[in-house]
Formats: sequence, structure tokens, C-alpha cells
Amino acid sequence: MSNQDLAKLFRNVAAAYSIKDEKKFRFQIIAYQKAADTVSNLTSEIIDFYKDDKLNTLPGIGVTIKSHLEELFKTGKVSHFEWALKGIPEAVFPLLDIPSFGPKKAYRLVKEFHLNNPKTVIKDLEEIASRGKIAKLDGFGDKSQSDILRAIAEFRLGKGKKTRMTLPYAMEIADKITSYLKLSKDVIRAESLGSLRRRMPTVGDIDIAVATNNSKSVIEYFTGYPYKERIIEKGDTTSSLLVSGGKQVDLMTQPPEAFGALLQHFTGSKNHNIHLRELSLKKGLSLSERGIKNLSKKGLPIQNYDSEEGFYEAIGLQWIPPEIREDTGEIELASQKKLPELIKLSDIKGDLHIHSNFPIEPSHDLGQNTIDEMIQKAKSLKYDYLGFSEHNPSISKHTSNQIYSLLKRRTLKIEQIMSDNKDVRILKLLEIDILPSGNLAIDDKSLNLLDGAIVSIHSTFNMNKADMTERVLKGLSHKKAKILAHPTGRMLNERKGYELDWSKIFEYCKKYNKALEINSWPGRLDLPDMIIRMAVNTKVKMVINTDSHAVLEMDNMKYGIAMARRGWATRDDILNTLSYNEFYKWLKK
DNA sequence: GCCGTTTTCGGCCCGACTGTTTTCAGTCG
Repeated sequence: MSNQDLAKLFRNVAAAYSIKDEKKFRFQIIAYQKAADTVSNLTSEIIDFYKDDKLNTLPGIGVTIKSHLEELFKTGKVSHFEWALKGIPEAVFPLLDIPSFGPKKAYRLVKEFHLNNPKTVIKDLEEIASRGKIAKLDGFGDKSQSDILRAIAEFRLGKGKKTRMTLPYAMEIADKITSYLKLSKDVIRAESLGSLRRRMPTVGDIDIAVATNNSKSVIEYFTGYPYKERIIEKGDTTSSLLVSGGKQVDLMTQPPEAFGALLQHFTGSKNHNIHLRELSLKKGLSLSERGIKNLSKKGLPIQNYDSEEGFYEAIGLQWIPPEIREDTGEIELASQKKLPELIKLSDIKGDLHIHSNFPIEPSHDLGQNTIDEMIQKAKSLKYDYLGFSEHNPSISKHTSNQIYSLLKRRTLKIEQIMSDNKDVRILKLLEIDILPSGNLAIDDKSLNLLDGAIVSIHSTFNMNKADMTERVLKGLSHKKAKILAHPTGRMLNERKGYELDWSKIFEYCKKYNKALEINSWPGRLDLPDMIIRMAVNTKVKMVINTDSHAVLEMDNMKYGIAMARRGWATRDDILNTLSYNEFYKWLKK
């Protein structure tokens, strides 16, 4: 059973509990939802945690759920889940994927209309609604009937939150809307928050906070946004739009003197906020987006905070960088004022993964700009060094002698440029395929032309975890191989990537001075943040590269930095914060 | 059902919006 299947099963159990007795099972419902979130965010398969007896290390998985999982992996089923799901028609569950459908509404409709086929339930319900039968039910009306029809139509088109945006795309939409908002005289500040501010690799919806003394006017202005498809909701202080492209934008407002609490609330994450609020309750404080209520002093007005720093300070915490607000230990450290100083963009001294258009007839895509153009860009970024690492020349189209002469030409070109240019030091690298056998794609004679090699997987992704780990370790075993590029091979929204045995990879990297790449390409963002965090904890060194195929892409470094920060990396964890001499020394180690 | 720098028992975040209702249930973030 895949992680996503298991997460779905947990959510179904939670939904079944909601339908049967929401009050009685209130905390079980929360527990199963949390377990579902945990499982769906794992970076390796849940069954591996079971095999290694590590299930109890996962947040939200305690004694009971652990024993259910053990039963699942031993027998293929869980008698408790069968009991919990008993009496709930299977057709309820597909409806839960549609926005605005919760367990109660889905169950009610399935029961009323005897919808028993989970494969056709959405279409069946649509037919019933279009024949006007839902409006006649108690508690429903014409509006809810037409809302259901629209919800189904939008769900089919993949609108709303179903498909997640890459970071740059989300930033572009957010910038457009905040710029629009700032044109209103009532908007004092407008900021994009939520998962975008936390720099999640993908973003589901855009969250925007506005400071204003006239919420009503701002909401009017917001809902008049010219590029909207429709208004989802419109209240006194908050509103939501569906904008063109089918993405949802949520707006919240507060007066400027209370804006700090809103920033904090709307940045999240949900788990971070829940933990913060539970912690504060124990101190007699109740937190919300409006401010802080002192529960022991009844009648006292809510305390306002204009800044987020002030809000965190009021509950005895150090300000926490948004990227790590995921409730994975940051609150505990902030209360001791011991948060690490996360890496910043200005710490970066060089980029090692650059594809120029120098014609070495590579196995994969060539860059679009010349070596000189890339160096000029590096200069503007104030880098001390730049590593050229085009893909190796194609091995199916060239003999090893031809590969050598292609690389030799590139070497001469780089050396000529180096003699003319003293501002940016240049490293002669190459991105080399690790073949399915684990061998590198080019031979030692060619490899000896290089200062070092970046190695990576570009074919035969479907190997199992043990074999892929062997393959990667064999690839890294060459003396010149120093960096493993885009280590999981994932492509966001496209492919999951292959599995590796991280403890083996980490151990090897430490022992033989190899580094893992954090690839800043927005469609990759690979390593994933959780694996960066593991690498940081085990003191494995990393580099942050852009993998640029064009000058403009060299600005993508900020996305890799964001991932490194999400993984709690400091300057010391990242090798391309080193000076040229120190980095070169590491390369030759 | 989970969890622990007040607790191994007894807690468990907080608020907004909508539709169908005359005070609330359901959904969402």
C-alpha cells in the first residue's frame, strides 16, 4: 500500500467517525487526520518504517495506530478500520475530494439518493442535481443545489486546490494581486503569506494579508479584481476569489495595529499554529489572528501586536523564520532562544552547476548562453567562482576518443577565458551520467581533464531502492566524483523520483568527502526539505546549485536557499559558502 | 487516539463564512 493510499484510508476512517458521531469521536478524527498528513508527507515508504521498527518515531502515530499498521502489513487488513467503516457506503469517499463536500453532506446525499456506485457517484449526483431534486431536501435549497453543480464542474476542470503551483508561478500571481491591492488608498500593507511565505516547494492557494482601517472597502476592491473567475466568499474581514487559471486567492484583513498577529496566523503552518496556541493556553493566553487574549484577566481587551516579532515575544519565543514553521521542533528551540542561524542568499560564493552552450554534443540538453555570458552574470551576482558542468558528450554517438577531444576543446576554451578573466574563478566540472551499471559515462582519460565531477541519474529510474543505492554509491566511488546532483530525481507534479537508502548514502558521503546537491531548478527543488534536515543532522555536506541552462536561470539560487532553510541548513552545512581556495581544497580532497 | 518543562491522566486552537435557518450546522484554513 502506497503512502498516498494509506493517507486516504486514514482520512476515510476520520470521515466515517465524523458521520457516525462527530462529538464522541472528536479527538480520534483529529488524530487520524494528523496521521494522514504525516504519512502523505513522508519522503520514503511507510512500510520501510515498519520494517525498521520506526513507526513510533512518526508524529501522530502512537501505540494504537502503530498496532493497526502492524496488522495491516502482516495480514493486509485492519479489523478496527473495517469496524469503523462499516455502514458507510463506499460512494461517500470519492465525493470528499470535491471542495465544499465534507463527510456529513456527502453521506446525506449518498443515503437520500441511494448512490451505491463509487465509480459513478459524482456523475450520478450531478444528474440528480441538474434534475432539481437536491433543492427539495430538508436543509438544502436552490443555492446549495447550484453550488453542488458548480463544485463538481470546477473539480472536473482541476480548479481550486487540487493542483499545486510551482513557487515562481505562485509568486507571480501573488505579486500581481498584491500590486493591485496596493493601488487602493485603504490598503496600508499587503503581503503574501501561507505556504508561499514558508517557501513550500509547491503552493496550493495564495494567501494575502492586508493592513487596513477600512476592511469593507478593501474587500469590495479585492472582489472587484478584474482577472477573477468568480467570488468564492465575501465576508466582513475575509474573502476568497477564484482567479483566472483556476487558482484560489484568500484575503484576510486586520487594522495595522493588529497586523503582527495576522501575519503570524496566516503564515501557518496549521500544525505550528496549533502547537503555539496549545503552549500559550498553558500560560493562560489565547492566540488568534486578532491578537492575544489574557484568560486570567477577564474583561481585559485583546492585546494588539503590530509586528510579528512582538507577537512571538509576548508568548516568550524568539521570532521563528517562516520556512521552519512546521512544528518539527522549532517552537521548543525558540522558547530556549536557541534557533540556528539559517543560511542566506548572500552567503553563497559560487554556483557549480552551469550548462553553457559550448558544443560538446551532450547526452542531454545543451545550455543557451556562452561561457562568457554566464561568467558576466556570475560577476553581477558577486560570485567568487563558477563551475561549468555541461552534460557529458553522448556516449551512443561518440567513441571515447571523440569524447576526449570534445572535452579537450572545452578545456582549452575555459583556460583561455581564465587567463583573460580574474574576477570570477572557473572550475572545470562536468555533469556525468551514472549508468545503470553504476559506471560513469566517460572514461578516466576524459575524467582527468576535470577539476571534479557532478554525477547524476538520468535514465532507468525504475530500479528498486537497494539497487539504486548501489548504483549511486558506485557512481560516487570515483575519485573525481564529488557531488551527487538532484539526488532523488523527483520532478514536482510530474514524477516521484526513485528511492535511496539515505543512511547508506549519508555514511558514504561523510566517509569519502562527497556532497549532495540541493538543486534550485523550480521544477525539481531536489533534495526535498526533510532529507536536507536529515543530512544536516548527520553532518553531511551539501552544495546549492541552480543547474542553469541560461543566464536568467542563475537567479534561481533563491529557491535552493529556501529549500536549504526549510531543511534547517546553516552556512556551515553548505560548501559553496566557502571561499574559492577552501572550496578547491575540498574538491581535491 | 496522541502526548508530556504544570500531567502516564486529562487535556486537546480559534475564528470566518455560507445557506438554511430563527440560532445553527457544515466546511474551511
